[in-house]
Parts: sequence; structure tokens; C-alpha cells
Amino acid sequence: MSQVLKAHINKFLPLNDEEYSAILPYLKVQKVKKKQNLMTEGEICKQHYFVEKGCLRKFFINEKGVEQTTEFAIENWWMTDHIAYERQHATLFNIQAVEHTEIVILDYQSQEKLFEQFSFMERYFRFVYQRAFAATQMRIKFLFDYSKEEMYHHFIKTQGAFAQRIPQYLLASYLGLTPEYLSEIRAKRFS
Amino acid sequence: MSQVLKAHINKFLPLNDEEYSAILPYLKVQKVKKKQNLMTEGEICKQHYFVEKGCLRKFFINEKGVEQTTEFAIENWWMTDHIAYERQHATLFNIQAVEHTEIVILDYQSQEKLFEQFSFMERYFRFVYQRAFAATQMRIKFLFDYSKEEMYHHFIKTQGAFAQRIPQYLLASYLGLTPEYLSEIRAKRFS
DNA sequence: CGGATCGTTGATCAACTTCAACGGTCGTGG
DNA sequence: CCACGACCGTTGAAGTTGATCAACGATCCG
Repeated sequence: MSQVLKAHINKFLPLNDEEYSAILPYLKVQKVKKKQNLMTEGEICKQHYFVEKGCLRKFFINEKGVEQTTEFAIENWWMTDHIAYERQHATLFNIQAVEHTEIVILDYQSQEKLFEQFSFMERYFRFVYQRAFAATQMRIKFLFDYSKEEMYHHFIKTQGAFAQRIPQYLLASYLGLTPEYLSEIRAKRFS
Repeated sequence: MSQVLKAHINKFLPLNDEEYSAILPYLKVQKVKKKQNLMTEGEICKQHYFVEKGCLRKFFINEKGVEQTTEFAIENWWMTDHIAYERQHATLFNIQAVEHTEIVILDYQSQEKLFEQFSFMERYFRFVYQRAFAATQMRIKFLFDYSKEEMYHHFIKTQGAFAQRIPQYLLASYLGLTPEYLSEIRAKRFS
């Protein structure tokens, strides 16, 4: 088992080898190929994914039949449909690998057991959710504050390295604009 | 001290009177008048607010100088600028009472102490953040999925009672459209 | 009663989408 | 190893959604 998750937990709280070994039985590692689906709309959402390497995206199919990406998860991010996961319901989202990705899978029952048995896991996920929530708070602010063009420039400025890793149509999908318009915005740089 | 917060904690975990009494010294209740500010842009964000009665809103001033509401908090919701709170930084947001409101205040130092001393509080806030995060995930989905007109109808359909409580220009601000356009959408109902 | 605030209406305007077409590149099968 | 098709990014024209601006009426509150 890779040390990436252990290192991540360690960023929030002290964790010795013994403690880490104790939680390992609840986790499963998996490799996912590019474009492979981990979760599909309509399924019961049973799992929570931690990205050790690579990139996942979460998207839904909008009313026009177009894939709309709501979130990316790169190294050290957890991802699932949190509503469907908590309630063990059918999900509205799809989760797919953007590139070859290595993940840790935690299923719902296991996560509940971890919370009951290890208070440090309760603490760890309190941090994880707190941070994730804070991040979406900023995402919502940007969605209101910026025009589509500003969204693009802000993304390039703050996530430039990541922008290189993904195809342009996925960036367009995440920013909420059409590939054509994104292309037009990019063209302006040279005029 | 009102029982609203106790009841809320009890929704997630068992809590006896003794335990509740133990955390009370860390909390402060306060009444807030309509339009009174609890937090102002530029200040260090030291506090976390729980609404027992009434309604708060969080907003920022956008590039055009217009107030943009990103979130409402009604009964049983916690609210703060989570990024600024976690890092004890200056906030980018304002928090203001929409109507006469009764809140519980938890300051950052107290919250940290509660986490250290009472594992049930760690658990409680793990739930609170998990739910809040799940809610913003849906909000982001709606922001992408719906046109402004659909945003309005969806809000009326799912939050109709709350919509009655707030003035129309605040609803417009929350939905991300102009009061003029909201007025136009409403007018369509009768044509 | 008088002023400020809120909701409405209509005209004009800007941001962004849609649609159609084209060229380049990449990967796959022959 | 080449050829073909699929996919991706780009361009431009036309169309839509929603913003802006100005003006007016209603209501609320002092």
C-alpha cells in the first residue's frame, strides 16, 4: 500500500505505523485507466475515492445532453457524490479517470466503522470535509464574481500546471463555457 | 441558553445534559437586528455562527460594486467564511442578518479546544461539514445545469416558504440575476 | 405627508451559445 | 508503415439570454 494516503493523514494529525496498519484492512487500492468510469449516474453510490496519482473528474449530463464537469480531483483529494454517498442513494453524477490514475477506495460501511473505531479518523475526515467545503465556497464565489473570460484567466493563473494536463474541452466543461468560446478567448492573447 | 443547538447536535449523536453543560462555557448567544453586520470584509474571521432563529446571509461586493449573496443560513445552519476562519485570515465576505436573528457564537480558539476535549464535538462537526459540503455540491450542479429562469423556478419549488421571508432583491442576488430580470421572469407567469 | 426604497416595464446592448465547416493530429487496423 | 476515420481545436455568422439604463408607481416608514 502506497504511502500517499498515510502522508496525507499525517498532514493533519500524528499517525504511527501501527495506527495506519489498523485502518489498512478497510481500504482497497486500484488502478484506473484513462476514461474508465468509477461511478455512473443512476447507481447506488457506495464508495469514496482518494487519488494517490493521476486525476479524476466528476460530471453530469445536462438538459442538453452535454457532459458538465463539476469537479476535478488530483493527488491528495477525496471524491464521491457526497449526497448520494451519505444517504446510500442513486447518484446523479459520473466519476471518470482523466488520465491513468491510482486510487484508494473506501466504501461506505468501512468508513462508518472507521469513524466508530478510530477517533483520529473522525478527526481526519473532519479536516477533509472542512477544507473541501471551504474550497467549494470559493468556487461558488468565483462562479458569481467572474465572467467566463475571467474564469479562464483566473484558472490559468492559479492552476496553470494542471491546465496543461487536461484537454481543452474538459477545461471548457469545468469552467462552464463552450469549447468554441474558450478557443476564442485564447485567440485574444495574440491580438 | 436555548435548546435549539442541543437538539441539532442530538440529531447526529446522543448527548446528555451533562455533556451539553460541559460545552456551554465555550458558547455565547447573541441577538442580531435586521441588517446588522456580524462580519465585514477585511476583518480577521474569528467566529462561527449557528442560527437558532431568523436568517443570515453571506455576501461579497463584486467587481461592479454590487452585493452578491452566496449563501443564506436559516435555523440549524452554521455559517462563517470557512477559509478565513480556518486560517485566521482577513475575510472576503460580509455576514449580515436578513431579519431579527438569534445566534450562537463559537470562536475559533473555543472550537479548537472543543475538538481537543470532546471527541463528540469532532464527530458533530464532521457531520456538519459533510452535510454543508454536500449541499454546496448540489448548488454548484444547479448553477451549471439551470438557466437563470430555471434557477428561479427551482428555488420557488424547493424553498417556496423561505422565498416568502426575504425581499425580492435578495433572492435575485442569491440566484445571480438582476432584480429587473427576476421581475420579468415573474411576470411571465401571468401571460 | 414626503422621501427613500422596492418592484416593474421597455429599449438597447453585451456576453456567450449555436451551428456549420475546416484542418490537424492521433491511434488503430490493414 | 501507411491510410483512414475519429476526435479535437479553431473560425466566423447568426441567434439567445440576460444585463444595463432610465423612468415610473407603489409602498413603507418616519
